[in-house]
Order: sequence, then structure tokens, then C-alpha cells
Amino acid sequence: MAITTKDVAREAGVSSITVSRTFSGTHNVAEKTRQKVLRAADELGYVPNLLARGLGQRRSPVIGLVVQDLANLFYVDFIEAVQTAAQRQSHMLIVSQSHHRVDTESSQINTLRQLQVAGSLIAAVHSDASHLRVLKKSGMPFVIIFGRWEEGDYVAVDEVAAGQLAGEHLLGLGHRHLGWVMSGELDDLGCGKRLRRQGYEAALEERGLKAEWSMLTEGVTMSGGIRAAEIFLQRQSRVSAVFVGADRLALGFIHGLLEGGVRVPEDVAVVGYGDTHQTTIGGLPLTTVDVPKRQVGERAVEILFSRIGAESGNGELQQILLAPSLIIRKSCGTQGD
Amino acid sequence: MAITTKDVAREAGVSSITVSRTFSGTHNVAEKTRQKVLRAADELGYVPNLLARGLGQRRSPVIGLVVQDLANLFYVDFIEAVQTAAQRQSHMLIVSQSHHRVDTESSQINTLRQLQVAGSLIAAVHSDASHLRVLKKSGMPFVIIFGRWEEGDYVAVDEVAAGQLAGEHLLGLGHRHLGWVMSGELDDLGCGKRLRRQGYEAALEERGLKAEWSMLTEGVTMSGGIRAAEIFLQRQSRVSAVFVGADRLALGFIHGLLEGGVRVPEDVAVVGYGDTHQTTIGGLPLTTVDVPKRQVGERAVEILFSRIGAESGNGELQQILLAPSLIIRKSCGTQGD
DNA sequence: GTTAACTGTGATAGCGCTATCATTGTCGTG
DNA sequence: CACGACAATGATAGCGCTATCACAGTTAAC
Repeated sequence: MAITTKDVAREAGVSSITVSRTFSGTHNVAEKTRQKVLRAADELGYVPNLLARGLGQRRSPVIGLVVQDLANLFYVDFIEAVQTAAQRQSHMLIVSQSHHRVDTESSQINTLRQLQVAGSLIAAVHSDASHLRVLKKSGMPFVIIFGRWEEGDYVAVDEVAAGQLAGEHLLGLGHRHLGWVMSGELDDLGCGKRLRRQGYEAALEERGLKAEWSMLTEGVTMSGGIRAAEIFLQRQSRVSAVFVGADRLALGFIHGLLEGGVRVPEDVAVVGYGDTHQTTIGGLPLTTVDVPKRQVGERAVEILFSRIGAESGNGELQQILLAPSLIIRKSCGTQGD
Repeated sequence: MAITTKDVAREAGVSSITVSRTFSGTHNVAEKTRQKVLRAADELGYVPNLLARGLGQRRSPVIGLVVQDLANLFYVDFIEAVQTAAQRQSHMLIVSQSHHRVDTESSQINTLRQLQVAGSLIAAVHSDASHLRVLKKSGMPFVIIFGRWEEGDYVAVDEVAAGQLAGEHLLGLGHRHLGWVMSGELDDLGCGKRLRRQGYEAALEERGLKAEWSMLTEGVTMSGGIRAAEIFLQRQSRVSAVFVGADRLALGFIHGLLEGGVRVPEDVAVVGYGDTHQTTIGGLPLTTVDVPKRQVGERAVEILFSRIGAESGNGELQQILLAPSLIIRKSCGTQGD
């Protein structure tokens, strides 16, 4: 039913291979022939079938992306960057979500393999990476993002530096009684949360201090943050500054504090992490550790295509750590205040 | 190189078709045979090749989505809903962006066709829909979203109602000198912006009023809104309430007003449109017309799959208009104020 | 016991493209 | 002008799967 290279070939008075070559651009075709073919194709409404092409080449011009949750604003700019970078390489982008579950992640990856995508970007859920090993053996190129997996390529954020940035900022503002809140969910790959915390605690230690209060939440939702604030308030501690390891959590936390009659930043300063577009709560813009999300996407795609282009196996691992930066808004006050 | 049905067949002592049927689930296979096949497949590490399957069936288990700009927060929840709905139907989702250009949109659609996707969702840029007609002829099912195209299926928002909602809210608060700001960019398909404006003006007319100030901006960026505010301020008009046809624009507009020393909502009330996660500026949460974005996604996918399932051509057009709703926050004050 | 309906399996033939090998012609060089 | 280098095109085969047709075996119905 569909119009094929053969139909176009007949119309143009050439062979089907010439038509194929005209459209794939992999071989020289004389300009005159090219024109004939294009005219014939246009006349017939020919559209190349990329599945057929892909079948022969064992891959389709598509890359896959697996993130935890597409509704998370954290990923918005990242995805835009990835799509744009993919498009520049004439590849389409499939997005899917793992919903923080290893089994879902694994099945998404599997489907991508079945679709013969050229490669994938994976925001892996968990440090249990047996399915990644399987994937690696399969030969499909992939790059881990926002997480570290020492056995393969990754582009991640220097989480230790992120924690330090937060800690040093708070210390610099004169706080001496510090705490933290972190999601206690399933470990992310490479234990980013733990590293973030370590960086934070390292900053404190440098001044001979220790976190005086801490808490692990379930999930990274606003309501998780609110609950954390409730618990914080019950303790009536003298803690005056808190690093909250995710913006949504931080916003919830601030909300909870404000509701509880605690002033932010006057009574308690709060630093978030991620910078996720949702920057303000109760009129208070959040000071947070920003992650270069677009850059992560661009670098990851770059690495991915270098793998796709190359013959399998060769090349050393590309393991990139990008530096976070601090965005000072109002939730910690400022030195001048 | 890759493991094929044939390899599995040999290992399991059946024919390759039986293997195929075991994995595609389209025919009965005796439980005992099934087990044998699955065991053999597992042993060999067999993964079905969906390109090959797709080649025969002329479509792949993928649907496409074309939006204007993936970085626009407006689409976040929508995309999440679409991905989830697609996944429920065992389809992957390709996302791409048109960057507000008809030619880009057209080429994205074309690529989707080449990939033999089962169907597409298109947030069409423009009322010039010749490429949509071509697409329709090609037989690939598609549903227009956030826009109206009378020649095909669509799921859109009742823009007139949205404008009315905004107008009535402002009128209800006692405002009598009203204005509006709207993106003057390329028309969206079905002229949503114009309808929104019409609804707004209809609400005013009902009270015998007219918009006393209006402006078209380029693009829907914050800076566009800021520029609009500058121009608004130069006019020194007595306008006390403005409907701004996009949230980003509205936030910029408010920002510009505040910078110019105008109080919001005391001096000027502002209603936005879209409700895009970015809800607050200068400590002021935006009152806005909300659009049921997730619902649009779910309905659109539903319609799309009904087309994919059906034999071509039959069935009447599905043209859905969903009702917007008003989210009252603070940028208009409230009756009580 | 015959017909009919249904279940489970197989053989064959492509789906539309391109890798591979082969062929023809064209040009420059000594 | 003979030779090799290269450019342009073609013929063939096959990528891995399933639609299609075919057929044996089983069960049900009258």
C-alpha cells in the first residue's frame, strides 16, 4: 500500500537503491539523478520508512530517556536541552518514567532496547544496578545522568560540593546551630543524597560543628516537607539553619515553619537544592543550590553520540561531575540583614 | 549477531512462528509450549525486535507528541499525563518541539510519519494547516491539542469561557476600567488567543463596557510582559484591571508594574491564563485561569487510541472542548479587601 | 458417525530498506 | 593509450518479524 523506493525508482527511471541513496545521503548521487528522484518522490508522496532502514542497520534514529517522574519540574530544562541536542543529531527522543521503581525502570529500558534505539540516557533509581550490567552487555550505549555508576559513563553533579556550598553559606551568615532534611527514599544511583549530606557535614566539621538536628523524609513532596517542619517544631531546638535536600521538600518545610509561627529567615534559615522553577512560597523566594541541568543534558547527549558513532567497546569511561552553584534569594536572609 | 526468533525456536524445538506468537501474544500458544519458549528465550537472552515487527505491521508501538516548547511549564503536567496514558497502552512516547514555527512543526510531523508511529498528538502552531491536511491524507491518526481544527479530532480548552471567567471575575470585583495583554505571535490553531479575548470582551460588553487599553506582545516571555508594563505605565491610564493571556506574560507584567511603583492588586489587578507552576512574582501569587491540562492529555490519548484501534476512516470527528476554571490567588485582591 | 467449529502449530512469503559485491564509465597520468 | 583511481549506478540478498494460508488434532453437536 505504502509508496516504496521501488515505486519512486520506476517513476524516476532509476533503481531502488539509487532512491535509497538519495534519501539516506550515504553515497554520492549525481545531482541530475537526485533531482529526478526527488521530483518523482514528491509526485508520489513518498516517505522513507525508517523502520525498514532501522531493521537493516539494527538501530533507529531515536534515543531514549528514562527519568523518575516527568512531572518533576527539576527535569524540565534538562529535557528541553536533551531534545534539542538530539534533534541537532537528527534523532528523536523517547521519554519515559520509572516512578522511582527499579522494576519499572528496568522494563522501560527493556522496551527501549526492543525498539532498537540508538542509545539512552538514564536517571537511574537505585544503586542496585544489575539491570544496568545486563544493559551494558547488550551493547546499547547509554549514559547515566544525575547519578554515578562507576562501571559506565555518567554525567552527574558534584553533590559533595553542593552540600558544602549550602553549609558554607549558612556558616558564613553566622549560623552555628545547623540541621538538615533529606529524602530517605530509595537510594539514588551513586548515593547523591548521601554525598550531599557528607559535603554539608564536612563544611560544618571544618568549623568543629555538627548537625544538631536531622531528618529523613519519605518522598520529595511538599507535604513531606511540611511534616518535617512539624517534627522540627516539636523539638523546639535552637537550630537556626537547615539544609533541605530538595526544593519541593524545602518549600514544604518553609510552609510548615511559617504556619507554625516561625519566621523565615529571621528565626530559621533554609537552603534548598535543585532550583526547580518553583522558587517561592509564602512570598519568600528560596535560596537554593542550583544544578546545571541543561549542561548535564548537553554533555550526556554528547557522550552518548560519541558512543553511538564509535565502534563498540573502545574508549575509556566518560565520568563527568559538574559543579553546582548557589542561588541566593531570601530564605536565608543576607549578610546585610 | 542478534538473537532471533529462529535461534530461540531451534533451542526450544518449535518453529520460529511459535516463538513470535509467544512474545506477541496475538495467538494461542499451549501453555507447555509457551514455557519451553520462554525458557529458551531467557537462556539465550532473546529480545524481540520491534522494528522488524513494526515493519510488517506498518507501525511501531510509539506515539508522537509535538509541542511548541518543552521548556514551557504549561506542558509539564500535560506531558506527564500523556506519557502515563500511552504507557498504559503499552506505547512509548516521542516528544518533540516546533519552537512556534510551522516549518519545524511540519518537519517533526514528517519524521514521526517516517518512524511509522501509531499516531500523534499535535499542539499545532498555526491556523495555516495545509500540512495537517497532508498528514490526514497519509492516514496516520492524530489529535490536535490545545487548539481547534475543524477538519479533524481535537481536544482544546473553551477559550471563550476562559476569557469570560477572567472578565467576570474582574467585573465582579468592581473594576470598570479594564484592559488586556495578549501574545501577538503567530496565530495558534483555531485562534485560541482571539477567542480568549473575545470571551473577555463579551464579558465586558455585557456590562456595556469596552477594553480601554490593550496590547499585543511578541512571544510569551517574562520580558515581553515587562515591556508591556512599561508601555502601560507610559499611558497613565485609569485602567485598574488587566487580563494577561499567558502566565509568564502576566508575571512579567506584574513585575514591570511593581518596578514602576504601581501596587498590585491595589492599583491594578491582574488575571493570568494557564496556571503554569510558576505562580508567584514579587511575593504576589497570581490569580489565573486554569486549564485542565492533564485532562486534555488523557482525553486526547483516549481518542488517539480509539483511532489507532479502528479501521481507518470511520467514526465521526471527536472535537472536545474542556472547561477552564478560575484560580483565585492574590493578584486581583478579593471582594473582602 | 459425520459435519462443523475450534485449537495449536508450521511453511512460505514478504514488509521496505540498505550492506555488499559487482559493473560501467570517466578521468588523469606517465 | 594502457592503467589505475574514482565516481555513479545496479543486482542480490537479507535484516527479524508476522500475515497469510494450510493442516492436523480435538471437541461438540445432531
